[in-house]
Amino acid sequence: MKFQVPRGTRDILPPDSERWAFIEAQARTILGSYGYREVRTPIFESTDLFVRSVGVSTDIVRKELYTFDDRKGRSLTLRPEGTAPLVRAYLESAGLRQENPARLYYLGPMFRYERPQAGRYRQFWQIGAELLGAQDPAADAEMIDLFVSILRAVGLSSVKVLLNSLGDDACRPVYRDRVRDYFGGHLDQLCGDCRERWETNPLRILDCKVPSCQPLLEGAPRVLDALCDACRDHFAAVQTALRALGIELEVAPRLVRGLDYYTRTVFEVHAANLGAQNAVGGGGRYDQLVRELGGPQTPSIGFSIGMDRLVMTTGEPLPAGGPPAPDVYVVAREPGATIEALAVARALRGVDDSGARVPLRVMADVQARSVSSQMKVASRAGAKRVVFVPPDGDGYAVRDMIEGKDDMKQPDLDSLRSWLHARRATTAEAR
RNA sequence: GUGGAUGUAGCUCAAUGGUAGAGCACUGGACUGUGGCUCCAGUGGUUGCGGGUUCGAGCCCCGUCAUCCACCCCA
Repeated sequence: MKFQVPRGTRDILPPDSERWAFIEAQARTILGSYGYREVRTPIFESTDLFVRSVGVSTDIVRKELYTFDDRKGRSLTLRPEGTAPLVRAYLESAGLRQENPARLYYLGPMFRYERPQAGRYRQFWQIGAELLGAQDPAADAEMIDLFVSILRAVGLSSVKVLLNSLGDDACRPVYRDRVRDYFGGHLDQLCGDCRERWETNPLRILDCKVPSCQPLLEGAPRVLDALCDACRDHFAAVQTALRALGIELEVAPRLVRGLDYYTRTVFEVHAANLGAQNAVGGGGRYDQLVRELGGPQTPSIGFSIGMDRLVMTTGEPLPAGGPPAPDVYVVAREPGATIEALAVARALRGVDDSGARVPLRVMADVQARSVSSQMKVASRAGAKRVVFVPPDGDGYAVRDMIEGKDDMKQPDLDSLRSWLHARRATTAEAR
């Protein structure tokens, strides 16, 4: 094989592509039902945007960016996440900023240079929503509720919602210093990664999974104990709201996320069948990000769901995927009738019709095969009926492929099409 | 970025270092004017790629690419 997809990327082929389309459609429907509207941003942005928002000390910025210079020497980066671009678009658009709050979503590929694995790709898809300009705990609740609703809409109900608070400008720096002080006395007991984290981002030490670090973590100061009154109240209110909405959650005091811009509420949703990974998505509040990117103080919250993982974890509950079964397969009864069969198929679809009705799904042979072969193809494609062309003296012969018997002949194309539409409606064959 | 496993037909898998096969799928045909069952036949592979050892390599050795698993991290 001379060419192959680049490492960590893949083609999404039928029938998987049909499952993807189904999940996308479900997600869009739910997002729309909550009043969220789509924003499509470029797939690359100025490198600075990500460095400034995601954070210099994060893995994403330090080793996972796809960065390149364009012909004028501008440093550009394939987006590793969707929040920063969306906030950038929000700040550029006076129209969007008039929404108060703004409910927006995005859906598309993201890029991170990582070692591929099941559920982890270099190009992966995210569905994300952002609620900009709302500070109330109700906003946090709506976000998480929306997240869970999307999962339910695609048949995923057994998930675990992990919730934590990281504090705000008032209490996080204090807590951060306490953590640094705590570990500072025991640097020799930490793993190499954690010693580096101690320099750059001490909070990440709390999330370390190396066994040798665990004993030390036990005694570390807890974020939730260090929250200021405002953050403590906010966190409590979010939990109360979620319980009122009937959403089960689990407080995870050591949940820290991979992006630096989060404040207060952070959450992650875990599910099964994801290989070594376990998160289908996550998100959090970012009350300072908009201002840090040059906008007004705009408390906001958002999440992103990994499409790839959503598809992996949902498995069978979805429609198996596959080409939609044709309502009709037009069979050319004689070798010379192939083109006529195409014309009949076209007429039955109603291409030149007023367009008021949902078109019939009609296929016809394009290889001048034998009647027997065409019937086999029609049968395998799941066609509900076969129409034979050309018509004989009595009209168009029709065979019901499901019942296994011939229907009544139809005198001409117009009555044939009407008859087929009527059959579809009354027998609820339409999907 | 670190460590380990794997790579043969569209799919699932065979082949003591000695001519690359099976089942399913696919294509055509026979039999019901007109499918499903059955039967017959056929297409399909430089064994991921590139070197090396050997009279001879799918098999042994080296490299490389890719996937999978664990770590890391997250989506």
